[in-house]
Parts: sequence; C-alpha cells; structure tokens
Amino acid sequence: MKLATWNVNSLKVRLPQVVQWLTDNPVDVLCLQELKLDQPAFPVAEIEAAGYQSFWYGQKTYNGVALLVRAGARVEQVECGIPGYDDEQRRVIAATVDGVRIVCAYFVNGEAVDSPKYLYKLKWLSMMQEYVSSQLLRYPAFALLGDFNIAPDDRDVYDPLAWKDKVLCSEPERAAFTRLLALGLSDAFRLFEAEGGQYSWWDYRAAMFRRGLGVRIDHILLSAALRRRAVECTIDKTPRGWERPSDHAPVRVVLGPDNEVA
DNA sequence: ATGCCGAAGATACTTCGA
Repeated sequence: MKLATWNVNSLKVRLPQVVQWLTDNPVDVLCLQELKLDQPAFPVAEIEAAGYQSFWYGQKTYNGVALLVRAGARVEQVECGIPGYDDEQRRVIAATVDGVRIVCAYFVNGEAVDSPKYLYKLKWLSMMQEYVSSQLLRYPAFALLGDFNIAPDDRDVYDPLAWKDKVLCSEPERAAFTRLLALGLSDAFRLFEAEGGQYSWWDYRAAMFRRGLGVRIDHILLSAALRRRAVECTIDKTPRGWERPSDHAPVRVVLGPDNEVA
C-alpha cells in the first residue's frame, strides 16, 4: 500500500500536476491540502478520469483538504473536521481505506509567535492531539499525513539559527509534534533517513528552491502496526521543478503487506 | 529592517501563506 501527501496551494491551478503526478506515482491514497476550492467546485470528474475516487472538505479561498483514493479501494467512515471542535477552517478529513485509518490534515500556519494566529495554532494542536489519541484507540492501523507547519528539529531547517524560536520551529510547536509521536506514532521519513538537508517546502521568493534552502514541514506519521510495514519514505522534489509549482513537494510512503498473524 | 513569490478576491490593491 502506498500513501502520499501534498499541499497543492490551489487545486484549481495544480490539477494538471496532480493528475500527472498520480500517473507517474500510482499511490493508493493521496492526501491533498490547501485546495482553496468551494465545496461544489471540486474537479470530481477529472480525478475520476485519472482513476481515483474523491472525498473532500472544501472551503473558498483558504484551506480545504481531500483524499484521493484509487478506484476499487474500499472506503469507509469518512469524517470531516475534528469531532467536537467547532472550527470554521476546514483542515481535516479522515477515512478508512482497505482497513487503514487515514487522517489528512492541514495544520495551522500561525504566522508568527506573537500573532493571534499562533494562539489558534496551539489550540488547534491540542485538539488534534486529542483527536489522534482517540483515533488510535479505535484504529491500530493508523496514519496521519499532511502539512504540519512544524519543522520537528534543526535537521529539518536550512538555517536553524535564523529560524530559532520562529514560527514552524518554536519550542511549543516542536513539543506538540513530540507529543503526537508519544502517542505511539513514528515520523516515517526518519525511519529511513537520519541526515538533515531534505526539505518539503521552499519559499517562492528569493529562488529558495534553486538554492536548496527549505524546511521539512510535510510529514507522514505511522502507528506501530504500520511502522512495521514501512519499506520506504521519500520526498519527491520533481513537481517543485515544474512550471507554476506548488511551494510544497509531495511526500510518499510505501507499506509492505501485513504479515502479522491474527 | 523589509520585501522578495504566488493565489485569490476584487477590479488596482489587499490578505494570506510559511
């Protein structure tokens, strides 16, 4: 089973790239963030023509998340938003795909540590913590994928000194990421790569991608049951080099068969 | 110290992203 996540920064603009990427990378589930599409505007037919079912939670201009699921896969228990959290911003969609619980999330950016949006981010992170905790009790085969807007440690930042205590890198954000791991989740990328210098987001400005200056903020977290099956996890920089790219790159994980004896 | 780029809504600039 193959899972991936990609912040597309407008699905309207990036639709041809999403279809191209799925053709080149026929994953079972692709989690999308920042659709920037009103709910009725979702390109269901185009996604279906590419061989995928669509489940989405759209919002005009901002936010919006989707699960693209390979045709033929069994999809159950689709859930939008965090239950019990009345959040106007549409950032979460979940579903069970062929027995694996998938949560796709667009974490709050926060703007800056002295911003009111940062307080919203911390509140949102605590709600996500509770949500993931309760999901794990129900679904042992669990994966959380998305744009976390958190660089877990200094290996994930091109200039840790410049980013020290800044949004994406502040201690409270990193502590929230660590708390998610403490629920029994593993950062799939770090199962295979201990070195720094691999990033998933590069600022459009100042030719940051060309200069190799980025941040790793898009992640795939796996429960113990899925961690055992993980074979590889890679960041695909290819689409970041295309014309009119998203500022984020897709992240992909390959899971082997479930060999556990029931 | 600030903007750089890019998307979107509005309609010539502003808001937001990270």
